[in-house]
Amino acid sequence: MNVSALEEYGLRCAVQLASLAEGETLSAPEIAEREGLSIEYVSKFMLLLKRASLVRTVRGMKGGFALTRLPEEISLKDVFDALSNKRKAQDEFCKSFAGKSETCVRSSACTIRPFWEILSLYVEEFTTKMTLRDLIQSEQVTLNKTRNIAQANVEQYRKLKEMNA
Amino acid sequence: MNVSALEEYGLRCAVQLASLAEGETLSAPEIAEREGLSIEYVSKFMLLLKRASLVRTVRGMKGGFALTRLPEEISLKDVFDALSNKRKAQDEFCKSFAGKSETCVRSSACTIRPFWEILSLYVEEFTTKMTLRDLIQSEQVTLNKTRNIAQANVEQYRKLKEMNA
DNA sequence: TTAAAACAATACTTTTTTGTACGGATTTGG
DNA sequence: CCAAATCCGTACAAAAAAGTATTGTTTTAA
Repeated sequence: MNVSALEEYGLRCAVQLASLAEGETLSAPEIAEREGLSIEYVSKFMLLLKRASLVRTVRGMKGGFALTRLPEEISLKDVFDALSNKRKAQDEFCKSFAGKSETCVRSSACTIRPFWEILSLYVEEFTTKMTLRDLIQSEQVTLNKTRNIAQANVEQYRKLKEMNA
Repeated sequence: MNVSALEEYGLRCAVQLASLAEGETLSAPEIAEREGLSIEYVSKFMLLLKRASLVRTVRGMKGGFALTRLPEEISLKDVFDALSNKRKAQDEFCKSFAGKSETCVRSSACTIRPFWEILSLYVEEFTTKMTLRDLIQSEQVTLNKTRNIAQANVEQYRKLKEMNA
């Protein structure tokens, strides 16, 4: 379970834009400099973000990039969706199957689908709630907040487990 | 954010073993048949699971595989850890960096690290609590349980968000 | 003893992902 | 107008992941 390079670096670039003032833009060379990535690579991410309408561009000599919405209006899920090559729909899950069988052998009693569904929900809920604004707070603030959420969830989980046991 | 093929198919194979009776084994050809994968591919997963001591093997003509522990004693995290090629330690996060810079330019103020940490915690908590036993319950039972957990977490999250707001 | 069935392990091929290169289009400013 | 700086887009190269092939070892059973 991991995050692709596209998702990681694309998010970083989006975060760079999040702290811009109204009307300001940031060019690809500047972003590349700040994140220590190549200009070409940064351009690639920005193109994807633009195509998803998360970013607007200004062409020409003094051009650059800016978010189309306020940082608090762009969720991390928005960013990830823009960057991930192909989004597998929930329903499509058992169709993208690398095995021999023409029809997914697990369609009748797929043992791991419920697990997938909940884990996806878990991640999705989290990435939907977190916004670019959250990520430009001071690291300590963000960390505290996120830790609290985690802790609460863990405790909630334990209670539920006991109830079910 | 997705699960690797190794993790997915490896988990499926592990789940197949989870419903075996004491002393029984399941051969690679049998598992391959049930999951619709090639025998060679299944063998690859089983080797990894064996090396992580999650699975024991019986060689020879009537050979096969079995779990070394009870299904409720093997978490999904155990399985994933066994299968993922290289586990990035939490501390190592900012070292595995594909950019130009010799030193990770974000080490001083890494905007996305807190997010990574919490998301990892989220996922880890979940995979640690879920066991192979959970996955061999009826789909409906598992689904209900996991949905409850998700719902509880979501609500908890919202409350916290309001408190912080 | 020998053949068959199965695990063990590594090497190899194919596909996907990652990252770079380059030529074209657009704007600024001299 | 022309040069420089920038976005735009695709094509290409390198690396990693996915999946297959092959050869060897172990055990069963005729």
